[in-house]
Amino acid sequence: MFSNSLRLPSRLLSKLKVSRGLCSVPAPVFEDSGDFLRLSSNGVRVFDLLEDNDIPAVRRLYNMLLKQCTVSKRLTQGRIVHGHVVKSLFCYNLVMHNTLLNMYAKCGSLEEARKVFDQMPERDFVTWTTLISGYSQHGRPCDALLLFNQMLRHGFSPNEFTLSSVVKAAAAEPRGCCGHQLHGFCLKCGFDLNVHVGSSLLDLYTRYGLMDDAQLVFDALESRNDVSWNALIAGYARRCGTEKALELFQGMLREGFRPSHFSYSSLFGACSSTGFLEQGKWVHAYMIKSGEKLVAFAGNTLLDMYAKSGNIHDARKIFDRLTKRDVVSWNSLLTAYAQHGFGREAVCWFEEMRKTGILPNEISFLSVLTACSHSGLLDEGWHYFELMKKDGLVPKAWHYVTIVDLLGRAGAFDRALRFIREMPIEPTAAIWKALLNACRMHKNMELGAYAAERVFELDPDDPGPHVILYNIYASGGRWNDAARVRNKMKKSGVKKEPACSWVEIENAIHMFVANDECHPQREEIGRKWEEVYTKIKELGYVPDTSHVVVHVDQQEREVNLQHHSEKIALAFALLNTPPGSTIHIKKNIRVCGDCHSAIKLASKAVEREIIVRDTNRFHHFKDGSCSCRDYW
DNA sequence: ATAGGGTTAG
Repeated sequence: MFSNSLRLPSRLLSKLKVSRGLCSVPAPVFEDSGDFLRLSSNGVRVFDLLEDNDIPAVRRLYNMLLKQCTVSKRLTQGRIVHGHVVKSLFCYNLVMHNTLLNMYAKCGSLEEARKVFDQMPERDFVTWTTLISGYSQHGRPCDALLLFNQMLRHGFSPNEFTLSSVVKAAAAEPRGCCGHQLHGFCLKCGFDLNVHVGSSLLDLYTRYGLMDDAQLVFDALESRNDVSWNALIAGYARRCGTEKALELFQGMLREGFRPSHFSYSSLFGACSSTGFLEQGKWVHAYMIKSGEKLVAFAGNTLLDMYAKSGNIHDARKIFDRLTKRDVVSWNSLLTAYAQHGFGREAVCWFEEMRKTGILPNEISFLSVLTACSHSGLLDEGWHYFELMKKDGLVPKAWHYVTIVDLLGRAGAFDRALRFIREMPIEPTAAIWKALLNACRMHKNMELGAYAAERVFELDPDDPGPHVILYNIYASGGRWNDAARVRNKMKKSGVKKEPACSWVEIENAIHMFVANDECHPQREEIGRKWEEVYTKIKELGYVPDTSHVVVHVDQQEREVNLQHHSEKIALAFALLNTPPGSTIHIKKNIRVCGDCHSAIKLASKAVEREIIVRDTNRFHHFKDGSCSCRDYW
């Protein structure tokens, strides 16, 4: 009947190895027909082994098949093997059940894993560890910690495998706050110096902001590997410790460890969030030199880094060079175009993405919607909002915010209000902030005051809306109302965040605040701005004093305005960069309206391209106009 | 048989 079957003596079976590489794992072969079991792996068949009556070999084969399913995450095939294991009860043993449990856990089917666990006639510490790690790896830290508790109560001792999973779970569960206790427990068990346990411990400490504790764990490790280095680098990267992260990166290189996508991804993210573009470029150069391919994980962060530092063209280049693109790559590109106000490009690339067969997710839609609202593409934005629902995605609060923004910016206030009334969620502070901002653009005082009141109810501590309402009143000449807003701020203790701007020149970041009196180059900077000021006045610049939130007379207002941090930063950059080069300025809050008009004209007067990043977008100033077309 | 580190939006 099975004359074609290849009969292999069972001693050969021990030579079969499951490859751990993700792609090189062969799929188990299933020839399940009738009552006969012909499951095979690499040519060895269960049937043949059964004929040999070689039960240990059958067990080994089942284990191997399950392992293949686990590594290649083939849940469906794993279930079939499970069925066979159940049928041949005579070859049951604990190891095989642990393997089975692990197959379900690693494939992310934790309900099935739990069922296997609950029905197991006997369990050992590996059984518990397997399920704990399953929960820990699949975003269910609470279940992992709960199970760990039960494991201890049942009298099982955890090993280093258990503890690294448990610590990982604790790091993901901030309510737990059991970091130090767990560390003590690991120490008591004698596993605190193990690389795996130690790496997750130091990761936990960095997530709680306890950097010194993390460093201590790192220094005490009995051996280091790339993972422990990466955990520490990522920790500093997350907490804006870019210099320290870069220092660690060099330490890693000095000690001969090869950086991986984990290291690069963390470093690019760190450089991006703290504006260390030059250092980021250096790391990028190192990555190229070491022959590392540009794969999605590190590449996406790199793309984001260039985009966030204002270099949209470099960001695009990275996208083109990615060896493989995932949803995040596309989203990062869309986000980049959205933030730079390139609405048309974002829409084009969104369409391209759909054509390529990549399924847009919530973030893709959020990006394309943001792009539409920033560019005034009202119909397109509305179209994508509808499309999103048709695609079966449920819009979240931020999607609603973007639509309010879209309608509000376009001046469609009736539609915006109706939309807010009819949407299925309670309006959040962000919804009213979006409407308030639209009222500022269109100088709609009545609705602006109403929206501001709603914001004050929902988020009373944010100084931004107070300042916007002040500006709405001031620009309409209603100084009494403006003064009332200012007094309200004073009374409730809401402080306007001090504005600052900064520029990165040759590896150094130069920061400026308004009326900066202590900068070494302040006189030169002052003279430079005078020079620019004279030129832009000739081009028609009229100071707009409604942006000064202090109570002083007109003369003083005009003087004040010229000392805004973005103007000082621009003058400084003009002094310290080669003629004709692009100037990048960053700001911690929205660009002031007056500075926006001044910089527009300055870009023409000094013949420079000037890119300013504020809290929510980029402005590309060139030849007297801005990429936002004053639509911001 | 069981383990640790990384990305996009707001």
